[in-house]
Amino acid sequence: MVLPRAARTQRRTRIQEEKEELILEAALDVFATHGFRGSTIDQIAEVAGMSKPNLLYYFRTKEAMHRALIDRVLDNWLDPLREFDAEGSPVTEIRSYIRRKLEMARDFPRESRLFANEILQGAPHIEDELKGPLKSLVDEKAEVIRSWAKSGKIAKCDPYHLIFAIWSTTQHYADFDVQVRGVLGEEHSGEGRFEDAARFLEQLFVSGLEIRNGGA
Amino acid sequence: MVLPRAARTQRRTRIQEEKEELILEAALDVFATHGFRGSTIDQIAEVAGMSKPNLLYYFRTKEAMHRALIDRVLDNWLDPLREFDAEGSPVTEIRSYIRRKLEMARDFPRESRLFANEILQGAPHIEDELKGPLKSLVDEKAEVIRSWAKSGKIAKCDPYHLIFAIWSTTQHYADFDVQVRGVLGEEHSGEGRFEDAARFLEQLFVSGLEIRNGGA
DNA sequence: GTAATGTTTTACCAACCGGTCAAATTATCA
DNA sequence: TGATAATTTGACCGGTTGGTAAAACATTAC
Repeated sequence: MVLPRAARTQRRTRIQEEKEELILEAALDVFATHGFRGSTIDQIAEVAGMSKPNLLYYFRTKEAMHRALIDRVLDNWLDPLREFDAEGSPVTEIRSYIRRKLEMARDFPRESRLFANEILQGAPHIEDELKGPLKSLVDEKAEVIRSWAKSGKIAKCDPYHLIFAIWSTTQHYADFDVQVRGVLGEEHSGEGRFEDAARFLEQLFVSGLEIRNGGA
Repeated sequence: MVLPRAARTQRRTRIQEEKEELILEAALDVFATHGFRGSTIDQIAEVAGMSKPNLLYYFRTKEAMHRALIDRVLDNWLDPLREFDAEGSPVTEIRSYIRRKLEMARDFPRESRLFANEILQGAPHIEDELKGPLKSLVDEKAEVIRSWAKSGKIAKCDPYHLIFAIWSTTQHYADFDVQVRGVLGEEHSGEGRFEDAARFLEQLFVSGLEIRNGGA
């Protein structure tokens, strides 16, 4: 049989599992650094250590590879926000959300860059996800934050822009890594920068959202 | 004479000025949305409304166009940070730095995306600028912030990460515009979102950097 | 006006791109 | 083992890419 993968309905082989894994790993490397249009199948094939037709045996088109990658990564990417707990203490929740996002920036920078590239270039492949599942999740969590503000647990603030601020500050360390290292210089480009960032951001957001006595 | 522009040492004609302007404008459009590798000369030529060879008469290669664009935009991009004044009041300076950066995100989103694409993809064309002029400027301003913290005018914090936080939160509204609009929904995607963002970010940074009475 | 220079276009090229095909090779399992 | 299905490969295709050559056309300087 030479039916392409998408047409096969039955169980997947061991080889299929392994090779698809291998390909997506290589594709993540390439798509994350060059964006969809800037990436070539040959390049992914080379990174994956297989021939181009072989790669196309598992994913029929470049778009199919990208799609599969997005689908697999998006869920994990949103996990930290899902864990955001309405019942917890606001300060603790925000603090640990920041921490989790920073850990992801440190441990999965390619995944972050994959989305950054995609969104930067107008999100042509994930617009539906943005306006659907992502928006819903954010709406839900924004409501939680709003209720915290209303009941006087944190300062009044726009919950959406708070979430944007946490996203941008944390993902900055993955997406703009080259710039961060360039500015900090060789001597401060060890993993310690993530600790420094965590300290700074926790201070900024926690005391920035505290209710002040004489505040307006 | 058919000598390419780079070899011409003398005065530039009116046509040259106009056409180079036109080309760079089109190139900004294209490079900002697709990144260097994802952009094609044909595409830029089409946006500029001229033929490809005509375009290549003014800029001999795709890289030359990109280079010229980066050089022209980088300076303006750093202006807000340069205006950051050591003699001013910390709160005022930080507040107006945020405001200026947000205005640039609103008024010059393509310029922001041009750099975002470049840095995301490893800054292959501007690494020198990052480690040279940019680093120097940031070092200088970081020293100012450090002195403010030392003399008790603002809370103690890592000045580099403060600058990163201001960059990321403000540029987010240019670079991730599609996501911001997707999440906010049609009804909140007017220009008002920049006002909301300004209000939120000023509150966050100003009260986040205030000296607290009972603070650690 | 006309000669020199500056600008634009048409036609083109070699390399690369995403993708196909058929044949060769390897794994699976009765 | 051998038949059958799964995997891999080399050769190839039409379209696109960055870039060139040379001639046609426009502008300027005298």
